[in-house]
Amino acid sequence: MSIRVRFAPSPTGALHIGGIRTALFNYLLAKKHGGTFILRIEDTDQTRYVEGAEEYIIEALTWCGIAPTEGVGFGEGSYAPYRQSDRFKQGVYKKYANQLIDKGLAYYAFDTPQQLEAMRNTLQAEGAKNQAYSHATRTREDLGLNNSLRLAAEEVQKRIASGEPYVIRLKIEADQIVELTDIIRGHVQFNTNELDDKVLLKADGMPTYHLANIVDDYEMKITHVIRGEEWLPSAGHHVLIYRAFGWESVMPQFAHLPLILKPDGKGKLSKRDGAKFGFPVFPLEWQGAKAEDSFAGFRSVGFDPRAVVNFLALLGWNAGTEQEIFSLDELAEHFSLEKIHKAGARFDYDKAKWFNQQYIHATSNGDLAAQLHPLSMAKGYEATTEELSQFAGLMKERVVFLSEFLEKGYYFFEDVKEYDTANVTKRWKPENREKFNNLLVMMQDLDYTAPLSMEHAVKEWINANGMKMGEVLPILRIALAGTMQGPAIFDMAAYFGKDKTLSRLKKAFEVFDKI
RNA sequence: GCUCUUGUGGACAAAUUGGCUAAGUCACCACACUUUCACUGUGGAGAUUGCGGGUUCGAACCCCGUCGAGAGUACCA
Repeated sequence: MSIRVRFAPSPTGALHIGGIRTALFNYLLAKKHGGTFILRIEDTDQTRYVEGAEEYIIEALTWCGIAPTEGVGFGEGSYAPYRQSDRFKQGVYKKYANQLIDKGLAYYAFDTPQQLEAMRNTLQAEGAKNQAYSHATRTREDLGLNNSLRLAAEEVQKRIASGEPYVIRLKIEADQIVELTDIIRGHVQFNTNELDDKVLLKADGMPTYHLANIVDDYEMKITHVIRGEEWLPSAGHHVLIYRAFGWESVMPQFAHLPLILKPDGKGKLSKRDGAKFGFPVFPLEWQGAKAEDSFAGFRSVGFDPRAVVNFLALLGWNAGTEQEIFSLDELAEHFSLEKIHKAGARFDYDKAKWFNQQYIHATSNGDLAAQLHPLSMAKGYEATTEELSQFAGLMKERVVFLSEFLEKGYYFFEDVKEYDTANVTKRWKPENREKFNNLLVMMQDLDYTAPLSMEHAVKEWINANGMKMGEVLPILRIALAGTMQGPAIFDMAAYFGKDKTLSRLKKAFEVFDKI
């Protein structure tokens, strides 16, 4: 049987990085087995719908290179539509909910929020273990709940006919053990006495997650449900719903992923943690209605999507080998749900940066130049592709993000803005000024296409003139770049060429005189 | 509170499922290379596998207890 998986986010805002990881694991399983990966949009809560969220999800998956094979935004396959609000319009959920009513496995409930509140208060006052709408409470006379289990059939029909709002709840029997085998966690079980009668169809006619999810997974012939650990407590309900429909034999296999935790390990990573800890928790930047709802993304910070994917893949999973760097193809090849870890994985931003650095190192100078080009244009630099390529080669081992190339290496494209005066004062001695003048003269005759021979020549000159390396080399470095950090001196000189190198040195020496 | 889940160096984690001295990566420290920074390489420090019992010739792994952490507890997903 061909594997069919889905990623089913809710369009309530920017999709956070944990969602991307869930999507990635779905993608990897499908890719490994040549299966189908579906994007389904779960927009059954109209009050939480956020404009642009759906587009964001589509763009984020695309940017990460883990585009679904079918689904909203990715072509309609044979199970369209893939948006639950569209499926709702076709009446699918109501049809199935009614099936359960007919079988006597679900029932109508007319209780208002106020009545539910009153029920909870009563139960709490009694010291009940939980305050759920359940087998223990649904027909209790003193609670007076208005559902079709307690009310006469006629009364129920009358209420429905009069247009009174109602929900449909799953009728869960007492004293049963619901078992399921989770691929990651193994055997998990629940006692139905602890489970509440979940609402299946809301008063507005829309399904809840529980109903919609199962109906759609069934209709779309989903074979594996890979989702976050937060769903584990309701997995028992889900098994019961499959059973109620008579679909247990075709029920998908479950794999509940470990949570992604905050860097301090206290709680799951949330969207506010980005601002709190100073790193992105979203794939893409997001402009919310308010400033506090706007976030930076891995993309806007300068991450390579391949690094993000690689980092995410290793949050809760590893191949069991020493390999750390994986292409998407390699991930798919090695991936298996069984190797996913059970405990929550902490979000380690340093590790994320390390991955990005690795990917920058591994990217060719030409490719880096192409990526640098628009950034360089934006800064008003008129660098050629050839220059950018050479520049990338000199800087790539010194940066973590693409954006750092032009920040740390600005002096390749404009004049030095600031000299490291502390180091200049330490090494720039007036009595050596004459010798530096001579050095400038000597450097007129160097071959600026051959950094190695330049280096030899200058070092020879240093020896011949009774100077120390430490008196000269750092001075040249600061004169050319303004800072002690950066590429090899003669590589920079070769990049600049004779005229620019000499004029920079000359100008810098004059500045040094005044420091 | 109740239900479910989880616990291996600072972080991520491996351990052929009960079998040598508990891998490796990130971070940290030192050295080498660069008379810069970084990269790279070499080395180092850091763990009585949450804790306490038990079973066993032998336990990270099985059993009991205990503590911590997280998630869920909505007509949200």
